[in-house]
Amino acid sequence: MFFPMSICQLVSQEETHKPILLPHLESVILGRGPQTTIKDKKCSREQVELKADCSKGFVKVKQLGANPTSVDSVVVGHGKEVKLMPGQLLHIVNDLYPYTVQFKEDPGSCKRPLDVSSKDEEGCPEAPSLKCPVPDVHSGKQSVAHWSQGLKASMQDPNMQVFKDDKVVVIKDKYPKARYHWLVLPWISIPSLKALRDEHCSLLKHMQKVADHMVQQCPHASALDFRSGYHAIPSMSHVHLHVISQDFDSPCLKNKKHWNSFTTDYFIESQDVIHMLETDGKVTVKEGTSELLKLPLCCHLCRKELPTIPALKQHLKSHFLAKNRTSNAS
DNA sequence: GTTCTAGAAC
DNA sequence: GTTCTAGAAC
Repeated sequence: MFFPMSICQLVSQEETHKPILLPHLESVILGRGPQTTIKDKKCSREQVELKADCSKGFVKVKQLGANPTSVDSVVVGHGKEVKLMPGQLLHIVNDLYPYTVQFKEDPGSCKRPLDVSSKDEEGCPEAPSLKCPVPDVHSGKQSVAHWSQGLKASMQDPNMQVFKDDKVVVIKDKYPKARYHWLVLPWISIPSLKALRDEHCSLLKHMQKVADHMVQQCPHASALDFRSGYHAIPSMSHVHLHVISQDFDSPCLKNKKHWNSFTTDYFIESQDVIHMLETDGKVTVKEGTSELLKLPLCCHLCRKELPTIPALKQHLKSHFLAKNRTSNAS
């Protein structure tokens, strides 16, 4: 194909101006100026460099200015570059001037590309409402969210919800890594652990209470061990508390990354996150945490090292049998 | 996050 | 030859 399948736009969440077209693989430099309507002196005239990749569905964001540009509350850093996915929030500078990116099917029927400098208010007649960062399942192909934003849609789906109150919702993990595996998500959007502040403490404590409640209502709770905690570096956006039974008996547990993400310090206990927040006012992930995923497979119960995933699964069966013997004997 | 599959490991 | 892992995905 000669043309990318979709076009990419940068959308002001404050609707201070019309969306800015980000042509496929072309660098667009933005900052203080008429295009963004930003007049803030803290914002460089060349604050960010954006390069959309329409085939891969993300935008590379490079912070050119000295003051912080952030994606989902995480600072990019001067001269550094991060990926911006649909559904994530870009702040041009100092947590101000929020933007999202949108990939849409190339309208084709439009004779000319969307030209934001054009005075013609009619523009493309198809110009959709661009406020919602999560695509509406009913509107189909207007925009395509990146897979990492999938939890935002799942938590809103009544068919996925197994518990909800005014603060949180619980869904079953779509690919459970054990016999019981739930996710507790707050209704408010907290993109990642890095965005947590001490004001979130009570919410996290509530999430823990709901996690405990899920375990209590589980018919096999007394026969199983459970842990609740967060992945240090999750793949999916939107803070989520894993509540998972410690049998790890599931066909969806397939590789070393799966195993180590729940059985090494990559898995941070809910209490530890709350404690960190209370003492430091933020959550810090130790350097080298991502390397924990590459550690050899090691049984979480007896520390025996196993060479492969099938060998590990076979080994886990011996612990089930031992546990059944003790529970039958008592 | 998953799926797919080339090629490493056995 | 088969099993299994690990990296790309347009």
